Amino acid sequence: MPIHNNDVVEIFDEVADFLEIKGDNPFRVRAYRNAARTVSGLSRSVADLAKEDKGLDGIPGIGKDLAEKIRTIVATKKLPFLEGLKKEFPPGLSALLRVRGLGPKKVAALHKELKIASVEDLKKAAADGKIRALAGFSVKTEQSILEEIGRGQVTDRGPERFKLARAEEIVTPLFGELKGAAGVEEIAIAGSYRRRAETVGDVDILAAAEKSQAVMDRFVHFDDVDKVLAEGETKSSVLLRGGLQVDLRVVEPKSFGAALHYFTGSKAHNIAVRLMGVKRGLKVNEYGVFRGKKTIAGRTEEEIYKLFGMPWIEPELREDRGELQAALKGKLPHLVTLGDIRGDLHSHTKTTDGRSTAEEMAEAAKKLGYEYLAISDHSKRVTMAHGLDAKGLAKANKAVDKLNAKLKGITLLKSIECDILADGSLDLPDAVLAECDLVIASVHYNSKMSKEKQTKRVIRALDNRHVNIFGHPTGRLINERPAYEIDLERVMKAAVERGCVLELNAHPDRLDLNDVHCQMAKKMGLKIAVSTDAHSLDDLKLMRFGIGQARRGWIEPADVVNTRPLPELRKLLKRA
DNA sequence: GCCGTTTTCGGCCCGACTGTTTTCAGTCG
Repeated sequence: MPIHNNDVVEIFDEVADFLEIKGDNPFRVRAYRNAARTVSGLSRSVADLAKEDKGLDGIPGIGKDLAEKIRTIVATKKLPFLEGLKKEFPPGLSALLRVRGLGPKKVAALHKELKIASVEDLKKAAADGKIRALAGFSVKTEQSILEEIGRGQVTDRGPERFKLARAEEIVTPLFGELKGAAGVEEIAIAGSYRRRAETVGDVDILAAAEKSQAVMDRFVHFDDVDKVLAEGETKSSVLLRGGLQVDLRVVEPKSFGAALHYFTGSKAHNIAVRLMGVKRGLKVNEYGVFRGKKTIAGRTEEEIYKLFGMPWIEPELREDRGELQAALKGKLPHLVTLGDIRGDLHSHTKTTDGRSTAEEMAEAAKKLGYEYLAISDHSKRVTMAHGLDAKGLAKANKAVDKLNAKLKGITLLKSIECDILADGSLDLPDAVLAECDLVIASVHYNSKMSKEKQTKRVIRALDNRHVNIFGHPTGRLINERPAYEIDLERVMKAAVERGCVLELNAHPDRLDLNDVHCQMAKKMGLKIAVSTDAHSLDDLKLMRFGIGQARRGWIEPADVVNTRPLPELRKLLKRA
């Protein structure tokens, strides 16, 4: 198995954990964390970069030492430095950092004084009442530790992150409640939620009010609150039932822009902006931008960016992946919006595993303002969904023709989500595929092949002249199933050469292509289709999640095929 | 450990809340 970028990320994060517990130089710790974050945001594989002569040069935050460590990891799959740390400390110790309230200092004390080496040990020691005796601990700490472990969110990888769509569902009622609180002049959800990240660890709400009392009260007494984690005048944190943590921050209206900028992040983006400030003798914090004691910006985000010679930067871009450099040069992308979308190119009906008829789907799509909708049911290999054989597809296509004669204001496209078989051939004969306006080819089975085999399989499918779109290109299900092994860079290149398109599946459980892949596609000149893969009328509204991900990947309207009017789309899909 | 049109050494973003401190360290974001 080749080394993935995520392997390097995990190793660097683990090194950082141990160095923190060890009490090493905090800036050294940060260097490892920064490098981990940088690697996770790279569009190219570090394994490939490490093999190139100067492949790792010039990546910000990765200097001589860490570049060498990456090369070691790529070559040996291990890092001796980390192995050494694991000899000093029990390997399970870093998991203790995931317990809320325990940081490196406390973990070090638990290990030194009580020989605690794992979450199990910690639980036992707390239950036995041994922790209260330690300096800096108390009965209260002991109880809170038991409570945190009891919550069941403490694992080696930390608490599970919430999918964006789920967080949206949970937080919407709370947000509505706070909006109505006395004195609230402005209110917004910030953080990774505003940046439209695929998952969020917690939700940050920011309110502007001269007096914070009323809104704070509503917040900590909200029905759905399970536990108040912290309560202060300007900041409170609660845990909602279901385990989502929400923080509320209240600032004066004159600081709203600065606070919104600060709490939107990302952390890396903020640090970069603050550094720009430091270089100009300015202090940037959540209350404003200051020269000495004088406030020179803060009411709006625009003011702050303007101060540094930049236009306002869309939240989805704020990951310190080149957006500040682009903004300084006036070269920010004009990101695609939901309003640019003219149709949905992937939907299912009752004919296979969808819940509505083609006609119902068409009406729902029309209500969304779409000009077209592809009816793309499964092919026969997907037996669970009663996939269509050649006859079935011919029949479905005929039905679409009939519907089109009747429908006004929207056109249905004859389509199929055709299964890519293990050898890369397609599940249906060319003759019937030729009858379709649009063919999506997707992998549903045999996902455990080697990377080489899987890549060849998919490229062979793209060789078929009838294929237009490669559907949900990595097959991952967020928090449930990892992507299958595939060299997306090669697949993308093959798609460009063959005049195919890759799908960005907008379903919030999928979102593949992800943001990093989108950026990669854009660099290669590959166009994408943002499609919902709707199995119901409501699913058609999931488009916004795909758009969020596309925007995070710097995608502009011209990069997306379904921003085109139908005649242009047809031309674009035609293969040579 | 990274980084540098002031620097190859000496900086490295900044503030709120908690608990146990009696003036602040630890944790968190």
